[in-house]
Amino acid sequence: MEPTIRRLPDAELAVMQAIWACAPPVSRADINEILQNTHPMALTTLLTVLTRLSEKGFVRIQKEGRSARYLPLVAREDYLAQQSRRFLQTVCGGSLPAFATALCGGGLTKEELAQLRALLERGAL
Amino acid sequence: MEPTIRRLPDAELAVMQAIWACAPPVSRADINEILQNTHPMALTTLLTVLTRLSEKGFVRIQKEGRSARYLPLVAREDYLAQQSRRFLQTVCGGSLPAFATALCGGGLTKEELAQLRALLERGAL
DNA sequence: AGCTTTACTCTATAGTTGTAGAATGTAGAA
DNA sequence: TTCTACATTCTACAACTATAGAGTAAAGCT
Repeated sequence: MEPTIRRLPDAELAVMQAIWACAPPVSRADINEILQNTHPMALTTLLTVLTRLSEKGFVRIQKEGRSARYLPLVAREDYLAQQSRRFLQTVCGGSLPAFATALCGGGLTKEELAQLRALLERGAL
Repeated sequence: MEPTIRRLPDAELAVMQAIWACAPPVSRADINEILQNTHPMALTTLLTVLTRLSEKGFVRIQKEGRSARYLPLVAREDYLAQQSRRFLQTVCGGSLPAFATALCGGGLTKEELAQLRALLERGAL
């Protein structure tokens, strides 16, 4: 049983998303660029968040002279799987029908629903 | 466009779940009973959380002499729908495939997946 | 060598969250 | 009416989160 992956606060999650979106190891500049579109923050703020992510074991900071590279220690898929489970448990109270209702009843558009159904069909094979 | 429903912190969500699980208006005793199984807390803590939920517009506190009754102002379905959307956006980065992969690849068991597919089929009709 | 730029670390602060003891108010018992 | 339970509000505080300015170290230019 793998240790539970803790839920990240919004700012840290945004940074992780940026890291996951690149091929590792990622430079601070790359991260910052992506964040412009999702969660802009001052450079020092970004560095602070990266330090916290490192303390939490989510990224490894690889010093390279002047600058540094960052590489994810937690895989995106693993985090997503954990958080999906968590969402089902805590938000939907563990009820799949509630989860489905949430998705159908406003959570997703008709198109998205159809797409999701197709993806699930395929994935379940 | 309805105003976005903010994501509740864990303790507050646990209390809301308890409230949603009962027929309104709910007594503090009812809430506390349910919480025993999910998120036990001292009575004063519960009251504090209820006050915060009231301030956030999630519940209305109905004074009734000595005690009080609590009624949800946000429907469970609405909250779930909002948070599903939010989950897709922030955690899955808006990617349905990522969402589906998360569900298939560890988020849910095979049985749960089959059940979810069935529910989605039905709901989408 | 001194200056400038760049990249990171330290320090700081305000707001949020989890938790609960102290204080207060009130209804019913004696 | 005084006491006793019980319900709620006040106050408190530590941990966590979001944010970023001030300081520091090193690379490279002149």
